[in-house]
Amino acid sequence: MGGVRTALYNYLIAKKNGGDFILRIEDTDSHRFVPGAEEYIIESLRWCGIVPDEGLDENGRVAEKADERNPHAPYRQSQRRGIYRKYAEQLVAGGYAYYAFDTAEELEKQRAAAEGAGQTFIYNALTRRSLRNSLTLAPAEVERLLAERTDWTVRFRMPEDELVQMDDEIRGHIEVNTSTLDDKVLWKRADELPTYHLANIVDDHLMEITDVIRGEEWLPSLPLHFLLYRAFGWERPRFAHLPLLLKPVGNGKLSKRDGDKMGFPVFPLQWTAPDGQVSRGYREDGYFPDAFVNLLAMLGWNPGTEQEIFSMDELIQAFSLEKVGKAGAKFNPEKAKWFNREYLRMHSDASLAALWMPELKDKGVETDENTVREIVALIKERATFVSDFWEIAWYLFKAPENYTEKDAAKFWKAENVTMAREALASTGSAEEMEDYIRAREWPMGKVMNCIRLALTGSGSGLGIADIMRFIGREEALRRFHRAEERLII
RNA sequence: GCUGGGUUCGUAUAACGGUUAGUACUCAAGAUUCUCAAUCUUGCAAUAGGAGUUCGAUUCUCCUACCCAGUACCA
Repeated sequence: MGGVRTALYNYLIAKKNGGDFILRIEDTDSHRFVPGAEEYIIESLRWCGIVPDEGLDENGRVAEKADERNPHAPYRQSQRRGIYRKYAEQLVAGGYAYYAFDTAEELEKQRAAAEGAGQTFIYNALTRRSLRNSLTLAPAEVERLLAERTDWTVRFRMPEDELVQMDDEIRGHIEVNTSTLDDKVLWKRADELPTYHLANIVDDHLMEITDVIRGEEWLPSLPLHFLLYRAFGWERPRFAHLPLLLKPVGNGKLSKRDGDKMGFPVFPLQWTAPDGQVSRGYREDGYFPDAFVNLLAMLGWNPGTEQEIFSMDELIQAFSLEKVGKAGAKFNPEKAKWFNREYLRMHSDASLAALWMPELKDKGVETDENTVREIVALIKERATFVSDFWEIAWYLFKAPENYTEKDAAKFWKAENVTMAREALASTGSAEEMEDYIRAREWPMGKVMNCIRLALTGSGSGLGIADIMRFIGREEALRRFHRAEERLII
């Protein structure tokens, strides 16, 4: 959800300003490759109606070859690996970065030692002096290690004591002293791949990105990114850091487990993890994509008016980063359902009937689309999802097999049954029946509920007139006799 | 721990120095009805705490508390 919301806000800003929304796959961590994840992202965006202007080829796959539509291809960073090394070396040459020869084990040892002393090891201006890198080693030694070893990295040379002044579109002015920051790894010789920080800045520059809108978890690396742009001498984009999506109860970021635990999806589409774990999706749960987009848009943003229902076009019109909040937004599953209810009501009876038909066919119901449409008109206000329809209206298609005990005890009483039997038998329609009951000053509620029990098996549901219109007088009589046979007074 | 960010009804949020602090979801009550749902009406419910600036602070400043994020050769 969080990822889709970030994509949505990016998309809205791009469209509002007449810009392009670009899809780029940041897969520079070869150890974390997840099969199917890329396809999942593309399918999710498509379901939401978020269409990338750039990044996908004519088959809807991540573009690998440049053409008019995709001038910056390839869009997968793992396929762009060739271009990053020279930028890393450009930084080294300019004195903004250096080669580091520390092994993972050595660094681990340093961290453990620091932790033992109750401190945190930071690779920075202070500690780098006593570590093995191109700043401390003789040039000849550096050349030798560069040539002989394949496990070195390029690290950013964080300035020692400088106040970085930053601006965020949502948070305003932010200042951080570089002495609290560390020398981040930018490029790894081992897999000849950059880390996120380098790849992101290089690609944003190459792809002419003007606006970076991402989650708040990136705020701590903003100073690094500012410094990186400065080191390259590039104009930097605008930055906006979105508040996090929080779990409905308790504290912390919304996670997969919350959804499973509390009965709501956290994924746009159903997702099967590599270990076989299945996470439910909004699509599979019966949410309309525009309802999902709408509820996501309202999580952290507001239009400044009292309007809550927005189409994608309306969102594009109304959206602005100024109205994005700063605090994390707790997700409220109840409100999510309310959005879907609103969208369900906005759908035409015909389109809802079409969505329901497959389930009816599955259930072996023989009916025509016209009838289904009329039924939908009757029940849509009572439903949140199309999947609620059957539960609400099944008795229009088949007779009840059993009767709710509590309701039977309440309504199936001798005097009621006698009146109901007579009213039903002596009249031709529900309207006539009502007149009949009224004329005799019989208790309308008791008689009607008695009939309802026979027709639906319970004491709640649609109006008797509506039910009888669909099942017909004959079927109503049949069900009533059946109830008389089966129910003890 | 350190660094950064955040804090208005239970939840999402409005009020960009002056309001009886508004709206929506949820919840409760009433109306309506043949029941239930829907609908309509009403109600419950908040500026984290403390200083300061000001004629006046939800709004500006500082302190405290609490929450979140980051602190990887992950993104």
